[in-house]
This record gives sequence, C-alpha cells and structure tokens, in this order.
Amino acid sequence: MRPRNGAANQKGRSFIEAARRDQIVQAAIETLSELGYAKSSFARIAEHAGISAGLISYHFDNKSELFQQVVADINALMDGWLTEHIGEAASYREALQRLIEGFVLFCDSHRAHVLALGQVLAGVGGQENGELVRSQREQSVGQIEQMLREGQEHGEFRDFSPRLMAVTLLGSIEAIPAELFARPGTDVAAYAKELSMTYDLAVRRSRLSRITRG
Amino acid sequence: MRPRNGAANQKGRSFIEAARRDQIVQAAIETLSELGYAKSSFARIAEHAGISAGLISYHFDNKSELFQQVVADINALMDGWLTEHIGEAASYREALQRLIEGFVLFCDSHRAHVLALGQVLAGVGGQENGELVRSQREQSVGQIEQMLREGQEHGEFRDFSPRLMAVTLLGSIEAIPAELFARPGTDVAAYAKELSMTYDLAVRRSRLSRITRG
DNA sequence: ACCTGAACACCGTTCAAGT
DNA sequence: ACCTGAACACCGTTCAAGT
Repeated sequence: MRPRNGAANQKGRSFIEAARRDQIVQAAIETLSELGYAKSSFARIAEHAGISAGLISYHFDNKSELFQQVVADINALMDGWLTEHIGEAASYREALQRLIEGFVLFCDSHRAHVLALGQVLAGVGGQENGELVRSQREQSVGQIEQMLREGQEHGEFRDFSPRLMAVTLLGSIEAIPAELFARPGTDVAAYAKELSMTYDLAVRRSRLSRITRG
Repeated sequence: MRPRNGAANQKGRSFIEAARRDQIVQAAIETLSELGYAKSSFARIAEHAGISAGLISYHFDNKSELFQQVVADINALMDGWLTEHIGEAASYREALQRLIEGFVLFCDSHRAHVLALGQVLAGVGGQENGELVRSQREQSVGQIEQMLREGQEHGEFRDFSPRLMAVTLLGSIEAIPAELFARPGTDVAAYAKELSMTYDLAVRRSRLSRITRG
C-alpha cells in the first residue's frame, strides 16, 4: 500500500507526498525536542501535525524510517553549516580547529535540532533497524579520518591511527550537546577554544619532531 | 503492593527478594546483550528467567528502576576492575594512562556486559526517568575531573578546564565499545596505547612550560 | 493517490486471587 | 510475603473503506 507512483519529482515521490513527509519530519523534530524519545509516539506526532496516526505509516515504511529521515535532515543542515564555517582553511591544523569550534557553535545555535538528534540517536541506537543511523555515523568517522590522514601526509600531524583518532574525536564531539544541556550557562566560546586546543595538542607534530623533520 | 518488610538484610530487602532481583537483573543483562534494548520486554526477560512478567513489576517499581539496577551493577563491576588495574600509580600522568588503557581492556574482556550497558544507556538515555542514569554519568565526570584537577595542582598537567576535559575524555571512552563491536578485529592493545598517548599529549605540561617552571 | 478509523498483536503496569 | 494470570491503557502497523 506504499505509494509507488510514476508522475513524481526528485526521488520518485509525488509533490504531495514530499510535502507530507516534510511536515511529518518537522512534527517529529518538535515532538522529540519537547517530549523526548519515549513519548514521541505516532499518536503524539500525528496530533502535533494535525493528521491521523495511520497517515504516518502510509508515508513511512515504519518508525525507524521516520527517525532515520529526521537524522538525515538534521545532518544535512549541520553539514551545510560546518562547510560554511570551515571555509578556506590555510592548513589542516586550522581546518581541524574550525571543524571542532564550528560544531560547538552549531550545538549552541541549534539546540532544538541537536536535542532532537540526540533523542533519536539514543532511542534508536541499539536496535537492529538503526542500521542506517549507524551507517551515517560511519560516514562521519570516514570524513574525519580522511581529513586526519591528509594532514599526516602533509606532515602537519604526528603518526597515529586516523581511524582511532576519528572515533576518539567524534566521541568528544558527541558529548558536547549533553554537556550544554546539563550546564546551560557554559561559556560556549571557551568550550570551543578548549576542545580545539586539546585536539591540536593531541594530533600535531611535536616540536622536536618538527625540528628533526625540518 | 511493593514488599516493605522488617526482617531483612542489607537494604531492607528479604533474602528471597534480593535473590530474585539479582536473578532478574542477570536475565535482563543476558536478554539485552542478545536481543538489544527494543526487544528486551518484560515478557522476554521473564521468559529468560523462567518467571511471570508480573513478578518483575512486583520486585521493581518500573522498567526504569530495573535498567538503572542493570547500570549500577555493571558500573560496580567496572569500578572494581579499574581500581585494581590502576593500582599504585607513580604519577597522575601514569594514573590517567592506566585508567584509559584499563577501560579499553575492560571493554574487550567484558563484551557482553559492555554491550548490555550500551543498550540500556542508549535506550533509556533520553527519557525523564533516566535521571539516575544521568546522575551516574555525572559521577563519572566528577571522578575524572577530580583526578585531572589534582594532576594540575601537582604541576603535571597544563592549564585547562578539568570539567570540560573530563567530558571530552569520557566521550572518547564511551565511543570505545561501539568501535570494538563495529570492528571486532581491532588490535585492542594498540587502541589502548593510542588513546592513552593521545590524552597524555592533550593534558601534559608542554616541554617549554616545564623548562620555564623548572 | 491520498487519508481515516477500526482492528490486531504487542507493550508495561495493576490487581484480584491463590499459596 | 511471594507469585500468577487476567485486565487495562497504550503502542506501531495493517487494512477495509471512503474521497
């Protein structure tokens, strides 16, 4: 009974279906940020959007697909924001610093989105249907890993496993939203500076090594 | 209808209730590690323990209390393991390294427990009844923060916010289990070394500073 | 094609009833 | 005190029925 139509736009979806999906995703984000994952049932989300619960099942294969779309939408928003914030960095060290600081600032300026994202990542994380969520995380790891590897090849970073450092950094980054919500008064700019300094010290070539290498 | 008896042992619980609670918690851990959070219903856990689902509600106020007990039990196991592994460290730098390496090794040698812990932290994390879970995390942050602060006071660590560094480190640590499960072939000893090296570089006083300080 | 509302199997929790 | 099994309100999903 899922819509499989021919007259469609970008992803084989009709105009009205694309609009409904958007509406439902937005309602889900609002419900998640207001009520938390546990209470974000189809009934509540539908109520929030002014539609029937059955309509959500009509437009999404299941609950998991809906929340994956939530994650995808927020990730896309974040990607655009970070790309803009990194801009043209003069070095890999600087790019890494801007990435870290940019993420802290994004968390600060998009609290509702980040809160909703945290809710769904936590709520859906352990389940088998959270496969797409895991693959999106894997993609983030891969991007950071690539950046670290290039920095090593350009001689800016010391010798470490790019994969493990990426996982380590992503862990630190993912801890930011919870901290900002736990302590709303946190000095965000200071947090950004501290975190980027911490990882600059962790990844950069040491002074002695740089002397040795020339 | 919850048991409120007088003739009891350590925590106001009768012998049989303590035994039942233990049995149920163990069954929950096994169910969590085998089926994941979403499928760990009372019905499944009770089936695993050979009792009725109603009995779980009889011994625990609600689902949240059961999973909080799961977290508490595993945390206690981990605390004992880490305390033993740290032992008598000669310095704060060494203590921090042993803590990090010890945690990686614990994750490797207690996969079922760590997997269950991850499931319940993810599943219960965003909810309002996950308050006790959050407070246990806050306690972990506090312990690491305290250790970092002392290391600073002894002149071993550079000047940073102990709170933010603790949150950053805990984030990296909490990313370990997922990585070990995502890549079962990971060289655990190498992971431990890389991570402890990374944070040693991040927190230690720089060479120039040490020369300055004497 | 799009949408509703009833029906279904499940969930956590309560509670009368047994021992 | 300890335990069961039926009952309750809820959940996600399905589906006949409307337009």
